[in-house]
Amino acid sequence: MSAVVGPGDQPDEGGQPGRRRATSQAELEHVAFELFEANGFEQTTVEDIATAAGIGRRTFFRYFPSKNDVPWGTFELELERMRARLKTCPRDVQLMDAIRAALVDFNQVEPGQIPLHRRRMELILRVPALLAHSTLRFAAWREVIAEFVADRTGQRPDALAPQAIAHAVLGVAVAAYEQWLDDEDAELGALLDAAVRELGAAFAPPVTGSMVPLYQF
Amino acid sequence: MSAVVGPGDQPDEGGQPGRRRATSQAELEHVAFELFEANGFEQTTVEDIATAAGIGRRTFFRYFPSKNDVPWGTFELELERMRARLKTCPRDVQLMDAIRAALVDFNQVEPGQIPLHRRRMELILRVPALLAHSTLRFAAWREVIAEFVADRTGQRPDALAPQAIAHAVLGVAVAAYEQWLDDEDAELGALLDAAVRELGAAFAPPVTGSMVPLYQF
DNA sequence: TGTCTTGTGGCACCGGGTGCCATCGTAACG
DNA sequence: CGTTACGATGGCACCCGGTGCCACAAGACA
Repeated sequence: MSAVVGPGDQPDEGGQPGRRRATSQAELEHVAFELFEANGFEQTTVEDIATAAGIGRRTFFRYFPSKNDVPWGTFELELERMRARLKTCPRDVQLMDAIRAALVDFNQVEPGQIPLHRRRMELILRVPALLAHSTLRFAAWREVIAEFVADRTGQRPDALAPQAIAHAVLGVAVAAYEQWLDDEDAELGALLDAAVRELGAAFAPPVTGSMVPLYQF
Repeated sequence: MSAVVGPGDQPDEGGQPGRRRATSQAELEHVAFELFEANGFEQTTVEDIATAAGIGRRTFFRYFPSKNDVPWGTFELELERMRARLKTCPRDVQLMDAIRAALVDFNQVEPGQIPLHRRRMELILRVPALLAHSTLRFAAWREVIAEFVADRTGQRPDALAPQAIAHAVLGVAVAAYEQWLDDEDAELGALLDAAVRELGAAFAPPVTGSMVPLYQF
């Protein structure tokens, strides 16, 4: 998961030779979001977006590799942020505690950005084509977790444990996000925290007889 | 996950009125697999498959909703099998132990079927378009887990804990499958078992200092 | 034979995505 | 200022997956 924000494109052009770019990813994304909101993702064609942005259809594909990539903003940068955040985890804290803390922390979104983040994640997790596509984008995200686990446990990132844990953490995060989208008033951090703990609880000793939810919202 | 097999289509036609079907899902799947093997999934067009099977392109889409669905065989039936298997879990065994046992057990494949299962899963997990598509098919699989957890814990299947656990279990299973595909000699059941245990271990107390893999292959 | 029912497949069309290429806009250089 | 070099643009043709439409084939049955 990620608290994607996604503003400007390239900082500033410092006197390059060629013609100036006619628009930017961020600009296009904004135009596209309006159309998605108004007509739905599937109903909006790339042609619609291009026309609304005043560019050619062909040019759209120079800003985004595919229509499915539009909602992903500056995801690549977010990966780096998450990697950096994980590096700050003290080495003596429990593996899953470290991941949980980083996950919660990393997904802090500035209050003003929350509505945008909601719309973004609603698209990604609720439009079937985008949900499917997300698998490909999330692979890079899982790799960040796997590398962290690998580093902690002295294994290769592609070994079973790092991969299994990475897959699981992503799954749990997606589950938390889905709950968040279902509930207008929910707090994302709390849900992520609870989701990881719930998973841990599922491994805990049989205790009484039925598991009790640790947190509710 | 699933030990998909996928033979016949409809048992036998018992004197229906209309024209007989020209082929079957299983037949088409077989033809398609040959072409995928020879030319790759992306390079094989629906037209290729249809022609090789001696039917029209249009007819292909009456047997499969999309090209991406070809490798999935009788997945729907497998879901029912998994659901049934989970029902047999005694209620006093630890939640995650029950799931792990069911997972391992369910993914037993008859030795003769292993090569086919490998090819099937290689397609699903290694071809990007199919991997993306798998997300949509796996949603139903997750639901089976979520229902089981919900039943055990007295929550709704769409609550946080069942969803989080379902997502995590799917993730872990996928990780195990990926390892299995990477290693020609690996044993699937052992990997699934180990993967779940590794995840549990990640929640276990800090013990010494670095986590040690419980199982190796 | 005719009727009803079900599967077939051609055809036209849509939309995402790509390769090609002429053209445009701009910086830098003479 | 003209020229050159370079990068962006966008039109065009094309491929492919997928769909709606519809005429037609092939069976069961009366």
